[in-house]
Amino acid sequence: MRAAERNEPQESSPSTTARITALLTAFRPGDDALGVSELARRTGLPKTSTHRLVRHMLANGLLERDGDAVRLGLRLFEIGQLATRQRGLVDAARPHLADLREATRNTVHLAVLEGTEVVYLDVLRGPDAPRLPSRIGGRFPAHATGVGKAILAYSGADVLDTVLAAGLRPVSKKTITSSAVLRGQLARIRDSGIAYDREESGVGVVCAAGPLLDGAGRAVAAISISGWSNRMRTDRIAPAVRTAALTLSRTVTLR
Amino acid sequence: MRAAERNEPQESSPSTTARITALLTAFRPGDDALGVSELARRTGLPKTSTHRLVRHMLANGLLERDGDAVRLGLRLFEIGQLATRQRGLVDAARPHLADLREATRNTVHLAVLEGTEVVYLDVLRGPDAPRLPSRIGGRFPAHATGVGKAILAYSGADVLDTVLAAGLRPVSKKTITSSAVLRGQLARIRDSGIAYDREESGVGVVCAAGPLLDGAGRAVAAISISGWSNRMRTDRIAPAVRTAALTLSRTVTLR
DNA sequence: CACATGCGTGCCGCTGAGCGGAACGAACCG
DNA sequence: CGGTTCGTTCCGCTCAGCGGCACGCATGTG
Repeated sequence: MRAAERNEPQESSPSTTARITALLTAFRPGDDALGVSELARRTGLPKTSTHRLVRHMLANGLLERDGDAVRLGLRLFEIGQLATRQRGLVDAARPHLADLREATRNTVHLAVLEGTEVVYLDVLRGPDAPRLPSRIGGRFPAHATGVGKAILAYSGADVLDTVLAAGLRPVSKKTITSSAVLRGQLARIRDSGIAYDREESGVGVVCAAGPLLDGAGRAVAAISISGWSNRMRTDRIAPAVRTAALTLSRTVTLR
Repeated sequence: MRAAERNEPQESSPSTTARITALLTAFRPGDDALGVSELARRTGLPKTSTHRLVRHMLANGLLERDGDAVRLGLRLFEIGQLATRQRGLVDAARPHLADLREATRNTVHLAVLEGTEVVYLDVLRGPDAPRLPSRIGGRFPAHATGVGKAILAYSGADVLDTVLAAGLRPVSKKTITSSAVLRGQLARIRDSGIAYDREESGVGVVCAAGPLLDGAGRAVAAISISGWSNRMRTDRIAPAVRTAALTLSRTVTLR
């Protein structure tokens, strides 16, 4: 067969690298340890190939044995820490986030955008805050979160197009599902420098977020404070969020 | 040209998995982004092969572009978080560690043993504590830390033999370098349930640590509090550490 | 300014590491 | 005790990985 055009949608890569990545990504938050057959099922790989790859990954510390099953290796945790450390973001933001939590007694977030979702780099939980589903290293649809909207407001049009093309999936009853409404909010965020989330990511939870901008004025990350809608006044804490975001923008860019 | 600086792992593994692992572990804490040639130099792989692998890893999100160079991908951070989450340790320990920091205003650690070193799973820095070199996801020789000695005291003889065979490398002027002294201390730790570090990991820094034990009485991790030697009385905080360690031991095992 | 050096990258023939269907022993279940 | 599913091994085929070679392009140096 003649391979006509080589448009690689990264979906069907028969390369060993893709297989290893598939195996690593097969682990989900709820899992403890997985067996070879289960991994083969999730990745779609033949069981024999899965078995061989698993053995290699065990030998290299990417996976660890747990009886007959395997789990993600500690080495991956070490590598993962270096991944964000290279951004310098987490270290720079930590003290500011700690101050924000201290002052508000609510939960603060640091997140970046990847594709159509935000990934939480840091989560500092506050004593008065609701038990949020956000998790360090976890994901959430960008359009349904304060940090996500803050980043989208200061990103290129192509980024927003990607998000809209993927569809505004609702995660709460008040999640924005209209692209027109979202565009309107993003414009207002650009005016005020603050993004609000009013029960769009979870019932009874509100949030104020601010973007961390680079020298060109594009968002590289965002921070936020989340709390109960009946206990936290978002307009009261907005100045603190905005101040911290501005300070961090300066710190991070001239690193 | 000397091959001394080379990474230590298995020398004769020409497998693709080993190469990918080598590339991932080529990144060190200080680095920002690395070029293909630098990666080839560190891993010992031919530059062409490095280039091809890097391209594959970029396509799969294991690496990310930064100009001409590459850095560890965000996906690795997500995977790394799942790696420790599967242990459940971090989540279970968090509140207890936070309490310990609150009570002592010093820095608390959660660490596990891997090989001859401890890996820090969590670090909560206290306002009164010295600026320690410990880092989440970072490593330190087990024999030179409180957490390390706490774990070694409740580990099998083979584990200790491995550590001794690797040599008791000094990291401070007071680091234990005699296997006899270390054995003696481990015996005393087993009696008291508490491990002390008296400036063995750093000048002016002391620490009290306690092991987290499984049902069989073997250490799976350890926690510690570190502070200035002239400001913190280790025997005063030892009971708190021991209590938290015992509570956590119970929580973690019957998860 | 010519030269040297090091970078990222593309080309291409060769080969052995990866591949996966088939099969096996050991649980586990109804 | 037949059926299912598990982890694991065997083995011949083949194509993905391999890496020497070379190019274009910045830098730096004599």
